[in-house]
Amino acid sequence: MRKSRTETAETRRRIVETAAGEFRRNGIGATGLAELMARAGLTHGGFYRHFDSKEQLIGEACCTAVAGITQALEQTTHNKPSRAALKAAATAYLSAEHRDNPESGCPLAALGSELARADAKTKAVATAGFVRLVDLIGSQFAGKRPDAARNLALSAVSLMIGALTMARVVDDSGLSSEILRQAGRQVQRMAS
Amino acid sequence: MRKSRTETAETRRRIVETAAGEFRRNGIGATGLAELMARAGLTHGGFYRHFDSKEQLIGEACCTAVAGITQALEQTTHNKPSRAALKAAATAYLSAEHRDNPESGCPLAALGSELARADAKTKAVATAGFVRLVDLIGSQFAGKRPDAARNLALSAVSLMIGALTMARVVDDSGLSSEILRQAGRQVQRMAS
DNA sequence: TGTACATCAGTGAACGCGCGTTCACTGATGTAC
DNA sequence: TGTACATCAGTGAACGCGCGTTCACTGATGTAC
Repeated sequence: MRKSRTETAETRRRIVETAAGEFRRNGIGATGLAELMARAGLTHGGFYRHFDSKEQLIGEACCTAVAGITQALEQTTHNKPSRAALKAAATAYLSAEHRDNPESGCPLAALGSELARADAKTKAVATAGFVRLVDLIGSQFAGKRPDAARNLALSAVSLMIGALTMARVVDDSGLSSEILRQAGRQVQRMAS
Repeated sequence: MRKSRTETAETRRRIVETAAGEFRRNGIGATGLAELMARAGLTHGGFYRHFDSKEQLIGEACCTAVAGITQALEQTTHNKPSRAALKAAATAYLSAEHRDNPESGCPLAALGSELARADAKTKAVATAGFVRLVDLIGSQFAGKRPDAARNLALSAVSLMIGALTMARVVDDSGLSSEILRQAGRQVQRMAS
C-alpha cells in the first residue's frame, strides 16, 4: 500500500486543502478528523502519517487559507491605479459571493472568534495574514504618508472583516446586503 | 430536594448567566454542559429540568449577553452630548479591558464566527442585538439625516466588532493596541 | 540492471474520553381537602 | 390551620455516540548490494 514520494506529498497537500475549506465552512472545533479525511478520499487512520496532531493541521490549514485570500486580493488589485484597486478589493471582499462561500474565503472572517482562542502557532499565522491584508490595503491609500496609510488600513481591514462576519450572522438578507454595501462605501471614503 | 418557585427561578437565571459568560470565554461548542452546571454550583443531571436542549440555552445566553453589552453602552452614553457620547462608547468598546475580558463583553465579537453557524433562534437574537447597537451608535451621529446616520452606524459597529475580534486574534500586543486605537479614532472621524 | 530487504502510506479496528441526553431516585415544596 | 398526597428540583449513574489518537497489518515503493 505504500505510495510514492510524489503521491505522498500530493495526499498531504490534499488533506491540508480540504481542512482549509472544511474549517472555514463548519468551524475548526466542529470539524472532525474522520469526516475531514473522508472528504479527502482517505480513511482516518492514516492521518498521523502526515501530521503530529489536529493542532498542527489547524496551523497549516490556516496558513493555506490566509495565502488564498491574500493572493486573490493581490490579483484583484494587480495593475490597477490605487483608487480602482481599493474599490476592486473592497467590492470583492464585501461581495455576496464571498459572504455565501466562506469555505473559499477569508479565514479571519470565517474563523475570527475561534482564532482568538487558537494555539500560538495558529495565532501567529493569523497575525501574519492580517498584517499582509493591512499592507495590501494600505498600499492603495495613495497620497497619504506611509504611517497614515497603515493606520487607516488597520481600520479598513478590521471593518471589512467585521462587516463580512456580521453579514453572515444577521438573519435578514436585506440588512446583510446593506452591511456589505455600506462597509464598501466607507472603505472607499477612507481613501479621501 | 424540591426547591421553591423563587429558588427555581433563581437557579435558572444563574445557569443562563453562567452560560453567557462561559460561552463568551471558551466558545459555545467548546463549553460542555457538565462543566457549565458545575460552574453554576449544580450537577449536570438537573439541566433538563430548566431547558429542552443546549440549543435553547445558547439562545437565552446570547440574549442575556446582548442585553448586557447594549445596556452597558447605553449607560456610557447616557446624558452626554452626542460627540462625547460617541467617543465614550467607542473608547469603552475598544478598550484593552474589553479585549481582555470577553466573558463580560460583546457576544458579537466574542462569538461572531460561531453565531454565523448558529440556529435560527440564536441568529435572530444576535441580529436584534446588532440592530440595537447600530441604533445606539447611529443616534450619536448628530447633524446627519437619519438614514445617513444609520448607514454610517452600520459601518461603525461592524468596524468596532471587527477591530475587537482582531485585537484578540493578533499575537503582538503592540499591534493589538494599535488596532483598537485606530478603530476608535476612525469611528469618531465618521461623525464629522 | 536485477534481486533481497527495509521502509512506510494507507486501512480498519480499537483505545479512553467527554459529549448531550435520559432516568430512577430523594425529599422538600406546593396543593387539595 | 392541619394533614395527606402529588409535584418536581436536583442528584448521580448510565446511555449511545463521535471525538482525537494508537496500533497491527498489508503491500507497493525505495534502498543497498
